[in-house]
This record gives sequence, C-alpha cells and structure tokens, in this order.
Amino acid sequence: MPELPEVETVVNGLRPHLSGRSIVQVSHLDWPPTVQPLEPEAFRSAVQNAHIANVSRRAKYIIIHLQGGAAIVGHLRMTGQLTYHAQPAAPGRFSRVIIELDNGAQLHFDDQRKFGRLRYVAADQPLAGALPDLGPEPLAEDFSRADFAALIARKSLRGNPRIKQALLDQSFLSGLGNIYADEALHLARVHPMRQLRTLSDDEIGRVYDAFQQVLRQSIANNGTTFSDYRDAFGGSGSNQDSLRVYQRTGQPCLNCGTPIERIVVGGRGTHYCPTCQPFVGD
DNA sequence: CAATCAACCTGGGTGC
DNA sequence: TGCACCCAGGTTGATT
Repeated sequence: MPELPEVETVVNGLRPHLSGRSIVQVSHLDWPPTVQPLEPEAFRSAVQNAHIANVSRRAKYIIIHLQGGAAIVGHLRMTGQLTYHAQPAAPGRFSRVIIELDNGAQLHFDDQRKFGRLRYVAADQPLAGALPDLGPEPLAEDFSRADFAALIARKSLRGNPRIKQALLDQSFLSGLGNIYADEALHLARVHPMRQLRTLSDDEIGRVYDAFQQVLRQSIANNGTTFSDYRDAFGGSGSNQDSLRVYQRTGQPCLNCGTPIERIVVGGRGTHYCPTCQPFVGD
C-alpha cells in the first residue's frame, strides 16, 4: 500500500496531534514481531512516559521523535495503518499495537498481513543506523534533474538495470513503489524494461519530471486507496481515481485507447501502454 | 557486487 | 460449497 505520498499523508495528519503529547502506556500488543528486536515488555517500558517532540518522514518510514533523542521508527509495509483516535476505540480485528496518550486519545497500529514494524530506537543509537541505505528523496528541493541524471549515469555503469527496477530500488531513489513507478513511466512515455544505459537525456528528464508530478498529485489527493491504505484518521485517499495504468490491465490507455498490458519486471506486476511506451533497445 | 528468489502473512478473487 | 491457485501497495536475507 504505502508509498511516499501515502506515508506523507499519514505523517502530516499525525504531526499536529502527536507533537507535544506524551505516551501513557501501551495498552495492546498482540504481535511481538511488530516491535522487534525488542521484546514486547521492553518496548512497553521504553516508550512509557516518553514525550513526543515531532513526527517526520524519510522515504517510506514514519519517524516519531521522542524528547531526548529517542524515536519510534515505523514502516507500514503492505497493509499497515497508523491512525489517531481522539476517543478511545476498541482494538480492531487487525490491531497490533495501541498506544495511550496523555490527552485520552489513542494511536492505533493496525496491520492485516503483519509485515509492518514499529521499532524503538534509543537516544544513544544513531537514527540513521535504524534505517537501511536510502537514496535521495525524489521531491527534495535540492534534488535536481541533473542529480537524477548523474544517478542514472552511475547506475548504468554498475548493473545497468531496467528503469522500472531502478525506480523501485530504495537505495537508488527512495519513496517510489510499484504504483508510482508504473504511473511515472507511463507519463514519461518510457517502457519499463528499458535499461538505463539506453535512455536519452530527454527521456531521463521526462522520467524525473514524471515522478515528481505523480507524487505531488497523489499527495494532493491524500494518496491512493485500493483496500487497506488509510490516512491518519481512517479516511481514504482519492488518487486511485487518477491512475493511468496501474491495475488497469486491458482497459484503454487514456492517451491513445490501446489496451493497457501487464508484464512482470523484477518479480513485480508492471502496467504500461505498448503504444505510448514502445520498447526500444534490447 | 549484482541479480534472483523465497520468505514473511492474510485475505480476496477466480476458475474448476 | 469447496478447493487450488494467483494476486496484492514492501523489504530482507539466503543463494547463485
């Protein structure tokens, strides 16, 4: 579910409600792997009475900054939801962790598939060490088209993967996932199987412009909700109404009417228009 | 080092 | 209705 726009939407929703609050206790924790490597009891005692300073995002990670330098680093993976409840609510079918706040509100972490994580990072541990190797933020102000072209040039010498796989590689560029990679390549009119070395400067520029546009548009639409994704208050996004190729296999391309095709690239379902995104190269 | 693939989980949809 | 099988927004660790 959650790619950069969805995580951004959740973080922006949580920030004003969590900043300045303190954690009273963890009142529910029914899937210990959620908080590993800590044991549930260690997680409970670590966050109890902590004061929340701020909430931020890095790539697809949600970072709840605690006063004193500790943090809770969350990742929603496929079906996670992190929601703020002004009034206490009973655990849902998929509630994994519930945190009680000092104003009587609750923070619920729900996750059907149990892939999501809430990891406590102590004040004496570097936050960066809790995150994997992550490439640049695609919407960072100082991440220019030339920076992207330089990344492509470097990667084309080291592996030369297909553009779809490069866009999904979080250590190359962070934040894009399967939806927005497909959407961006369609907007850029670049076939997902194109190898980096075959891309022209113009095509690289189009891909850069396209991922910025699709990410910004989705943030404006509060993300894409197919089934599981919810914002910080349980609401759905609306960007699913603006998708051009993702999960539109067999439906007409919005540009030219050609049926959208689905192939597998790097093990991921990939959607594209064979007319607007012709394959050239090898 | 890079590419591939299984694994982590559950549930919805489809076809027989 | 039952069942086998495929699919899903992500990441990681083992293997080749």
